[in-house]
Amino acid sequence: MKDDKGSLRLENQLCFRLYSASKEIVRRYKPYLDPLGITYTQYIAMMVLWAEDALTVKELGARLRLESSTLTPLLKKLESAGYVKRERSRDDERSVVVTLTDAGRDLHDRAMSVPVCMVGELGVDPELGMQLATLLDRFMEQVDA
Amino acid sequence: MKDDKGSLRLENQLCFRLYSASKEIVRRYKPYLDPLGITYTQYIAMMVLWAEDALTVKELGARLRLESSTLTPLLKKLESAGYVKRERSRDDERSVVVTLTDAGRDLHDRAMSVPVCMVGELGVDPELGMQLATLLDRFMEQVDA
DNA sequence: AGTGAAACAATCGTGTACGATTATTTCGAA
DNA sequence: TTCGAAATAATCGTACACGATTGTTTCACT
Repeated sequence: MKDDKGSLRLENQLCFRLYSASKEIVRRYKPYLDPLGITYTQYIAMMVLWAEDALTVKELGARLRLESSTLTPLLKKLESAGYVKRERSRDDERSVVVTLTDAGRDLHDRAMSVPVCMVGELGVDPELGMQLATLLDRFMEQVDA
Repeated sequence: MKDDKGSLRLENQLCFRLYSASKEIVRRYKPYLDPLGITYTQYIAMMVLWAEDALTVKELGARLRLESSTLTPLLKKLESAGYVKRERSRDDERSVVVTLTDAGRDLHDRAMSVPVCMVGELGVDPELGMQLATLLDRFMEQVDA
């Protein structure tokens, strides 16, 4: 196969742009999440639970696009931090249901300011952010199809 | 701080979109990189070297946005795979220069088809990909500023 | 009722990633 | 010139992330 006009160059790679943008933003979250004692991945897991409590690991994984091999240890950390509870489902012993504790619910209030802070932290034109989100949705729709 | 219209929801988070798009694409690379015996991160490192050989770890890190703590083990793997050589710079003993071996240069030809394959693999409208790249460049420019 | 397939979470092995620290080398200012 | 600051890779500790595998539990079909 012939090299299609320098497509083997970093500057021409969409994936690299996504890859480094993602890492950069996650990195910028750290100072705002550290005081809450959670990492970015733990933060998005909590976000799902704040919207919809009592989900199985499977359901959580579907929403976050994460495998159980990633979630299980992460949820154990959130559990020992006191934010969630993990227990086998009564009606299907195969699944494990993750539930917020009181501390987990309280964390929501303390996390309220994070998105606002991040807007300031990144200093990105909100209009640009909106367009990017729209394009990414379309992109993922085509990728998943 | 008050919750700004549900900004604490995954669906409203630009970062999560970037984070999962990035992971998904890297995952899709795997079948095409496995035959070459390299991972995605190793692939982009090689890509930089194919464009510009004999870079220091520092320079490589600047282009890839990776720390030496990530690069050092990764480069050692590429070295033991026979694709690169690592040696202390003559004129500045602090830096380590990374150079392609013959096998490393040969790998370029075998990697030629990867970007083309990925276009088919992802099935994304090229026009959309282009727009996304443009927006991501603008985005990162504002983030870095 | 019984059994093989499917579903699910957990475990294991490998490979990033990052921040903090360390060891070595180089540079610059007194 | 010399000695402290800066630069550079490497190391260390922690936390993802994935694919493959394992062990239970459930389900479907006989």
